[in-house]
Formats: sequence, structure tokens, C-alpha cells
Amino acid sequence: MDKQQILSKNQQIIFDIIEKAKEPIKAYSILFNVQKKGIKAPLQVYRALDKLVEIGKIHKIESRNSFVACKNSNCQISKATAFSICESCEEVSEISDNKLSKYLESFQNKAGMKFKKYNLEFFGLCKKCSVK
Amino acid sequence: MDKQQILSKNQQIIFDIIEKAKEPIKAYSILFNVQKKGIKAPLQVYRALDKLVEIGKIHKIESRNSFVACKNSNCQISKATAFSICESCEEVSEISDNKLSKYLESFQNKAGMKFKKYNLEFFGLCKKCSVK
DNA sequence: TACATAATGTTATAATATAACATTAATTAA
DNA sequence: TTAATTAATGTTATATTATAACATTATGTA
Repeated sequence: MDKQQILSKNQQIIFDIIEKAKEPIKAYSILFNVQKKGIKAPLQVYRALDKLVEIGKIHKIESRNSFVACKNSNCQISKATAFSICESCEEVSEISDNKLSKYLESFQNKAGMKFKKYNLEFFGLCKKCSVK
Repeated sequence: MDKQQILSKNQQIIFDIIEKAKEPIKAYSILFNVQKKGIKAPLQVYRALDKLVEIGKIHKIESRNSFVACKNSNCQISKATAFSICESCEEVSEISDNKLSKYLESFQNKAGMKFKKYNLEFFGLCKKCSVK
């Protein structure tokens, strides 16, 4: 059983938006969505985002500057993330492939660097878009 | 033998800066560096960067919004990039590991998406920083 | 309680990136 | 070798993404 993180007010509001979005969402789009709830400033959003990323509830899609909820049901693997990104429709999905993560977690490079974390982004065309 | 790309004036100027830098360099830092050479506007830099990324002469470190010259001597694998990033000193190096790239190139996810490209960023402490 | 740590609120501003339009250079096809 | 096409450049303005700095309030812990 993993430690259930209790979110603060702003963190919860912002997490809910991201989770409902079902697609990557950008910080300023989140800001727009939460203005009716009293969150007015970018920094309030970014602070919540930072925390949510830190505890693994959401991930940042670096190549898109956008955020998605973690789909690996409750697991805290914010340290090992992999995504597939459709370059046509921009659909993003989190990859959870045990072999892949094992392989990458154990990867050691020649410089002897010890890794704590990785992020992998695959690009291509999703099924729908590759038919078009 | 791979096709030798001839760079335009701006592309060459900007590529030279990045190659000399030996560490990731940001777009506006490049801009500052090339102002004496007549390149005055961000867009001039970004356009050259886009092209250089496209032809694989440089890569973008997405998590850092910075750019490095490709170290895989002349090869055009801008489609398959992997880096190790030290979270302390921010040293970045390009990983060229045949096994790793073969593994990732052949990776197929469950949704049957066909990948054309990937980018992998490992994070940790480099040798120097892990001693401190 | 009191001390420490985390979260919030707010204003201003920094850093990163692109839109839109005009012009010039290089390539290619007739 | 000209005309047509495509690639690159120049320029101004502006959009987008992200953080600094400082004051305050809430929460957790000794």
C-alpha cells in the first residue's frame, strides 16, 4: 500500500482539472480554468504543478510544455516516465511496459553515472492518424 | 557516406557557437553571442535552430530548453536521441549505446503505434558531483 | 504553546518562442 | 538563361511559458 498523499486546496483543484482533461493541458490553460475558483496568478498554478510532479500525481510532457495525470494507478513512479506522442493529433499516452522500465532503470552508461530518473518520449502517428 | 549538408550563413554561425560551447546553450544566450555578427532577432536564431535540429546537427535538451551539437560523428540520428543529465552541475552528455538504440527503435507499444522518433533523458549525478 | 515547514496571495518581470509580412538568395524546371 | 519555386533572411511586434521577491496564513511537530 502506498502512502496516500493529501493534497492542499490549490493542489487538489489543479489536479482535478488535469485529471478530467484526459489530454495534456498547459499551465496557462489550467490557469484560465481555475480563475472562477479564485486562483488568479500563474505562480499559484506553477507551484501546485511543481508539487504534483514531485509526488508523481502528474507528469510533465517536456516536449510539449504540458501536463497529464499519472495513469499508472497510484504508483509513485514519477522517476520513470515514458510517453507516446502522436505528431499529428498530439494525443499523448503514458506507456507502462514492465520490460521497458526494467531495462531503462538498470541502464548504466559508460561514464558510470548513476541515474535516479528518466523521461522517454516516443513520437510517431497514432493508429487513427496513420490511416488518414 | 552520408550526404554532407551545406549550411546557410546564419545556420553556420549558430552551429559554430553551439559546437564550441561544449555544453548545452540556450537560444537567447546564442542570440547574445551572435549579435556582433549581425544576427539581431530571436527569430533568426530560432529558425536556424529549427533547421539544425531537423537535419540532426544539433539536438534540443527538452527538459532544459537548450541545445547541444550532435556528438554521434556526422550520423543523422536526430530521430533517436538519448542524454544523461547531471542534476547538480547540469552537465549533459549524449549517450551513444548501440544496444539501447536498437532496443528503443524496435520498441512497439500496445496501441500499435509506429514510432518514427524518440528522445530519452536520464537524470542523476555525474561522477564528480556524486563524490561531493 | 512555540517553532518549523509548507502553502498561499500578489505584483512585477524574466525567459522562451512564434506570428505576420516584406525581401533576397538559391535551386530547379521549362 | 529566364521563370518559377523553394529556402533563407530581416524586422517589428507580440504570444507563451516561467520565476523572483516579499508578505501572509495554515499545518505539522517538538
